[in-house]
Amino acid sequence: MSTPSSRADARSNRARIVEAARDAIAAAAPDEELRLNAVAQKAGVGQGTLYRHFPTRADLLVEVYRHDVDDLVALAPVLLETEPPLKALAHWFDRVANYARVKRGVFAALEASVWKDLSAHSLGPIGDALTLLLDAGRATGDIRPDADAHDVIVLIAFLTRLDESEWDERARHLLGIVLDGLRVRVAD
Amino acid sequence: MSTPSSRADARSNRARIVEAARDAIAAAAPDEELRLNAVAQKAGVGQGTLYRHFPTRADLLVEVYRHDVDDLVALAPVLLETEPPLKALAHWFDRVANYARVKRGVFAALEASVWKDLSAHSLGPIGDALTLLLDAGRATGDIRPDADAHDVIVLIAFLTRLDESEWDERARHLLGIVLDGLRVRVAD
DNA sequence: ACCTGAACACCGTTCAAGT
DNA sequence: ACCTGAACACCGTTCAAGT
Repeated sequence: MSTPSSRADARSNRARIVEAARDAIAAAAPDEELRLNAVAQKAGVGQGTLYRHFPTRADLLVEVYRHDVDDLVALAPVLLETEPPLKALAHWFDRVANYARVKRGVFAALEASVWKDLSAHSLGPIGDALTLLLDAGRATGDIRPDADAHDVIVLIAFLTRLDESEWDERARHLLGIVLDGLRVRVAD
Repeated sequence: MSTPSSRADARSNRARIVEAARDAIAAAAPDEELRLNAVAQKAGVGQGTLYRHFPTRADLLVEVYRHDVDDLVALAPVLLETEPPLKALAHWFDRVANYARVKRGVFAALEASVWKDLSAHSLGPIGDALTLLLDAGRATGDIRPDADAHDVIVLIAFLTRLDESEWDERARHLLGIVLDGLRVRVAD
């Protein structure tokens, strides 16, 4: 996916924009919107240059968190090698929660890219990772067959909204409830 | 809560603002933001007048949907009179979903007012209705004891985000998963 | 090819002047 | 007391002119 851009300055600009955006997100208040003009200024480029490289806000956010998302995606198969599917899913949820806590923007970007992908009838790499986990759980009969990756993404999107102050007491607890909802119910 | 405003024109202005906002929301695209200046213009009042009556955007939205929210709140005890708690909760979810589908703004306002209330360590009337339903379910041993109204509000907030096109296939299905997560698990 | 930054459009919010 | 609407502030977005 490396865009071998024809000019060195273009590549350097692109890198500086991403860096400036990362800094701006880290410095900003929890749910403060990323101000694109400020990013351009910090990066030392014109606004038009930012738009040339990242036509939409989501494009920029996705790039900023590309590595984090990649890590998350790569984790799914690794977990499945050493744990039963249900436990793997639980651990994956934990990891998602961690990312989302440290930098709220990760999940915002994840949501943005997923929504974009939804129109294209694909769930993106995160959807693939989830499908892997859900399929494994279905195979062992632990996870209900009528829940897909799309469902789970929508259900755990609340992580974006949780307030910093209530994170510790609520994030894992709520993910636990969702996990229980995804499990196959034994007859009652 | 009736503010017996000292001037007739003030009351009439307030009413016209609410009416204009309702119309604007009904006419606007699904997730289009409500433009306050446009509301003021439609209502035939100055922008300052709108701000005098509704200092924040949430204040206005809450007022627009006051009756809908009241209905939702009043429904909870009625359901509990004729149905077992778990079924009552399921039906209440259905009703919430209906409101949210027809006018997406209902739920946005509900969320806004709840977030406001959260700071004040209260969950508002919606939280009270939910507490009623959850308590009843706990008493019969159907609903897990470690889930409160706050949890449920956060969990079903996804209704705000669902796209019109996927509503029918997804809203009830996802609410069902949440409901299962809220049930007490029989030993497995 | 790519970049710059002035300029435009759009909204939210305030406040001095009116009634 | 309450209202008006011009004015300000702020951002996103475009595009003619530069290199």
